[in-house]
Amino acid sequence: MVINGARLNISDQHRRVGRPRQFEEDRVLDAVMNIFWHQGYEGTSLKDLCIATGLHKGSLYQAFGDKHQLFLKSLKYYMDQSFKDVASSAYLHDSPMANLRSLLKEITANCIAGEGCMVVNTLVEMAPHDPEVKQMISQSYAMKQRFLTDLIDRAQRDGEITIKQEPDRLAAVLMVALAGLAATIKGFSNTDHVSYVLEDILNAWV
Amino acid sequence: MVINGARLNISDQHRRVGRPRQFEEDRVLDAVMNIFWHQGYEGTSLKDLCIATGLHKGSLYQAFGDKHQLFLKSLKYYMDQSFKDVASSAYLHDSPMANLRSLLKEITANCIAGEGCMVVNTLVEMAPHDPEVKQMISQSYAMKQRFLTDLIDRAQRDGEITIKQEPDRLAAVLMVALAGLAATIKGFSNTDHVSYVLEDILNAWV
DNA sequence: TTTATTTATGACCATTTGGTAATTAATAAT
DNA sequence: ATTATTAATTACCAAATGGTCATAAATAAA
Repeated sequence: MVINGARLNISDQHRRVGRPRQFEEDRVLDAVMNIFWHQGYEGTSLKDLCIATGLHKGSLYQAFGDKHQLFLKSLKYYMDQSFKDVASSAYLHDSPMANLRSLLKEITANCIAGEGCMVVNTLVEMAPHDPEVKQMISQSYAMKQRFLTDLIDRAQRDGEITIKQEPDRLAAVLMVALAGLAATIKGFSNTDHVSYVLEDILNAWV
Repeated sequence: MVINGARLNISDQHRRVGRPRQFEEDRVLDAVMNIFWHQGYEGTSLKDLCIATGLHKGSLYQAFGDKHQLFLKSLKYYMDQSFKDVASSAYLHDSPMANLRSLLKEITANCIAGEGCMVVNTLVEMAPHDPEVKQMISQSYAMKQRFLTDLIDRAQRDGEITIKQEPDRLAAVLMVALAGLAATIKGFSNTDHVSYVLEDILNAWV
């Protein structure tokens, strides 16, 4: 009746009672993510976040919780975004090996363009002493490794990868190499030396 | 004469005029290094350093300069120590490949034991916005890569590595994999998955 | 129009931060 | 014994930190 009618309105226009938000949550998360990504958690102050988002810290707290919660949300946002951006490169071709190559090429390019990877940064800075971070990362790590394992397994069955080694161990090699890429990139202005590494690893497997 | 006699005393017992130091510089650097290593630069406060060293901050400043200078000195200390600890593993055998294997095995073991590598941590946290750090690291990076290139080159000439690829590109693969190892380790309580990575890379080359 | 509810703003706060300076203590040179 | 020099200790400081709270503003419901 009246109650149901009211509820319909809520889902209709996302209008809630009270003063409406003056910012888009995702736009703010994007800005926050970028700051944490390039400055790290300890290297970022609330002031930095306020400047980057244009919000006052009171608003940040009300909307996202304290600095740590805000960080976790921006990390989640990064993980979702970056996986979406990259995963499609693994479905372009018919051959598993070609898909693997284009996936790794895309990740490498993104990594260079973004001057590193927020997950690797966070892994290094926070994982050892932050259980929540550790769990988030190892979950996404396992998912990505399964993704690679599956591709490798199919490439082996098709005879595109000839090396005799378990697919999940080969996937572990790629995962480690990708993390190394993200770390190494941060020390070089010229990234030529390092951009062939994933190719070279794959080339040793054919 | 008298002046020369005095100078001899100085080099004799390291005695300088004024109140003598009550700490060994290396012992302090070791403690500082350990804190920075496991907490990062921004994650470490002067208070942390004072507690770890038993010194007051006035003494730290007088002896080593400000926080940043102290960090650079502890990083240098880490680099020297860790290279010394590890390099000898590359001269145990006659075969270059056996030396390469034992070197990588030793580095892997050290990396696991130390829960990561201070250089990789620093690379990720500071290199992009700290020119001094960047230069120190890329210098030691180049040196280590030459070290590996040399081993690989000899292993290729001896026919122990059969893959056809430039030695310095293979060395780049190892460098990236080692950095990745140091980063990845920080996310896992169980390091089994990751301890075979360097072996598996080498095995693909034979 | 009034009220309830949510958001935005700015003032406020205790604590911590990196860093300095004055004072005291210990040694070598005179 | 006195003096110069260096180190250890303590007190001190301004600025920044993460975080809270009271108030004002904007909207929906009554």
